[in-house]
Amino acid sequence: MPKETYIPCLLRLFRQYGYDGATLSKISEATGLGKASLYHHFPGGKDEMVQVVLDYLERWLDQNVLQTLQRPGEPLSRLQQMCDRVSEVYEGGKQPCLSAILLLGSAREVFHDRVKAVYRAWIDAIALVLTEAGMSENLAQQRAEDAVIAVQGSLIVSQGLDNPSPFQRVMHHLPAELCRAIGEWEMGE
Amino acid sequence: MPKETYIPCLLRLFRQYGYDGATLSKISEATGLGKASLYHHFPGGKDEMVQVVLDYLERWLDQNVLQTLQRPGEPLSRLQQMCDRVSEVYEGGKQPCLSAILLLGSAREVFHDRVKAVYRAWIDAIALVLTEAGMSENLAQQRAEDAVIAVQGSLIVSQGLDNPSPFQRVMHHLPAELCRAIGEWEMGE
DNA sequence: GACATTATACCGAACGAACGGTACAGTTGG
DNA sequence: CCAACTGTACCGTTCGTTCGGTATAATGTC
Repeated sequence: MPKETYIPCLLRLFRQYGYDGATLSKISEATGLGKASLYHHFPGGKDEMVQVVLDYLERWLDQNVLQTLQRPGEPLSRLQQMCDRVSEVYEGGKQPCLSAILLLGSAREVFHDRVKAVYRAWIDAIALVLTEAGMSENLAQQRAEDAVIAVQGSLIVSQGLDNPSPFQRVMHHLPAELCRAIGEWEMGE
Repeated sequence: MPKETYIPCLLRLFRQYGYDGATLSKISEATGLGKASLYHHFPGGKDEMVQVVLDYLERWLDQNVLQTLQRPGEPLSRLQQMCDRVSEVYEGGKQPCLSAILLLGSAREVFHDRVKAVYRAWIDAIALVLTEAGMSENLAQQRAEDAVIAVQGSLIVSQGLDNPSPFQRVMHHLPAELCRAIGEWEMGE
């Protein structure tokens, strides 16, 4: 079996237990592979397993979010589609974000650059949609940042309250909120 | 020396390395205490160290946020004060949130109830200010949730982008955003 | 077709290191 | 003297990792 087979399983483990908590014993048990076999597929060890999962998630982001945002159509509808995809990947707010987990764990430094690139790409893609819709460069960048902030924050709060409704509510209102009339606190600062 | 002495040091370690990453060796080195001394002050081991830090943070939240919010004065100004205090504790966005770290690490279950209580108390305190200002119960609850979401999310994004400005920007606009005219998407959903 | 070779997938057992935690004999300060 | 505290040495466990080796299937060679 190719190593891609085990990506969903690995993603689940890292999301549930974090980088340190997802021990090779747990990974071995969950995949059904002996530890030695894991090192056959992932010679780089645990770090490589995370990297492969990040490869997968980057591909997912590109195909399901970035490309969706760049397709023709109403800005509001494109943002709506993005939210739908995002809701799927986080299972309606029940699953935490792997990027955040890696940022707040002990492996911060190892994966920080990749996580940073993911956030940047996501924010820039949203901002592009908003500028195309006529929004000023600065405001678009801020609102795009706010969108990712809202996604990440609502995931945290949903985890904290043990209730996915904050995430779902945020995702429901996000597209309209992003497109709301320009100029409200445009001059702010 | 009383064990409270070591709380700032412990907080720093847990924020930097997470629960698993903050090993007893690191804690011993950072505090200057041998393992035996650590277990004299914290017989419950690492878990108790976290609990004591959480005690401290709960006390801090109560004295610096909840009480501030309940004091008399303009709602906007009270929210402004809250943001000032919150900015301090997160060092302007350079420090992550311990609650989020505990939520996303392997010790999730152990501390989940306490973290949940903290988020609940914080949200409810903000909501109370907003209802006092004449906002409807439902909208106040949602906006209060949004406030905590914005704080947590902007901390994550600031960590991710390795740049505290998203957090600072969010904190700067938060009070006004919370108080903005009632009824905009009141009927939504 | 028969045989040797190679590549792929997998595993049991063990490795050294580090983990969280403990036992105990000091040592210090009131 | 007594209690609070600490240094040293140690415990058992688990960590991530590696070694040596075994099946199975594919590939090349005559």
